[in-house]
Amino acid sequence: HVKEMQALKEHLGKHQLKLTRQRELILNAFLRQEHITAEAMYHQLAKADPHLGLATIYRTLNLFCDAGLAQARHFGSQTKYDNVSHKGHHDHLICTGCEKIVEFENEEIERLQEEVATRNGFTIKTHRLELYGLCSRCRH
Amino acid sequence: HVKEMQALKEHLGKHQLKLTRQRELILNAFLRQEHITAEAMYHQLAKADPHLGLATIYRTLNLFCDAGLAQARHFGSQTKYDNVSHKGHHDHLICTGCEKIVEFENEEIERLQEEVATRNGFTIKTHRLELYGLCSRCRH
DNA sequence: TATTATTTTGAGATAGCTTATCAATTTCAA
DNA sequence: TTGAAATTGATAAGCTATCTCAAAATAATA
Repeated sequence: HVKEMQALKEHLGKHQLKLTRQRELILNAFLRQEHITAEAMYHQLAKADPHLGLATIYRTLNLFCDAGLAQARHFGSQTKYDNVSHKGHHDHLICTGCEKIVEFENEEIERLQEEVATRNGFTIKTHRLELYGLCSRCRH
Repeated sequence: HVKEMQALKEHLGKHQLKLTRQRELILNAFLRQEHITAEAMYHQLAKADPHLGLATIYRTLNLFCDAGLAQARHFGSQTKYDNVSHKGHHDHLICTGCEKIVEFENEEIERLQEEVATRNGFTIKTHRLELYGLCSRCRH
């Protein structure tokens, strides 16, 4: 997690922001997850620091997004923050039965997306691809 | 819009629901749009019927989703209802500069999605693919 | 057409998630 | 060490969407 801390410090430095105890704590917890909601992290960190506020969690996770360490995804009414620091971009297979989320990447799809964008005069910055369905267990 | 009204009536009949003045009004307005939020439709219809309630708009748009005439998409914190009655499934190119939305479809991408799902034991029901970037005008 | 059971509506209350406010605290450069 | 600037925590506020329920509308039946 040294690399991510470096990346965070670099972002903080560039924007006149400060490194706080809370930001360190939240970063360490965040890097142990694949996806997490602010609310879930709030409960998870309540043991480590009972006074840590929910607003701080939200602020910090949004900060991580700005710093390129996290990416926010809206699933229904909830926002999940994905850890994208240690791996490349990926998309999601989501089971509507048990809510399981499987990550995948497919270069061919990415390439075709670029093609579509170019054809329409767009320059893609990001994208989201989510496939909803039933996993093998929930189908039965 | 006769076909869509037929489809709606069929759905209503199957579920012991009733055809109301409001449902007709909202359907006609909806079919004139590509994408719209409940809030936007609320304001748009305020002239035609100042007493039409926001809750009714939401209820009716969700009804259209059940009937297969509409599809809800979450863009950030907002939900947009797409008119999918007269055309097949489509995905979106979204300009983060001017908020313009371009629809597209690409069978090759759809096919690759199926392939990914099968490989992971999933059966896809729906999906969403959104490409975010800048359109040609906003890039300058 | 009149009756009546059932569904729908409108208005506001409520719920769930996220951001804004602001005094007190913490950080960090000088 | 000092002090300007940023951050925090607690809670209020905002926003979108749904729920509640009495009154109204619909549609099946007589």
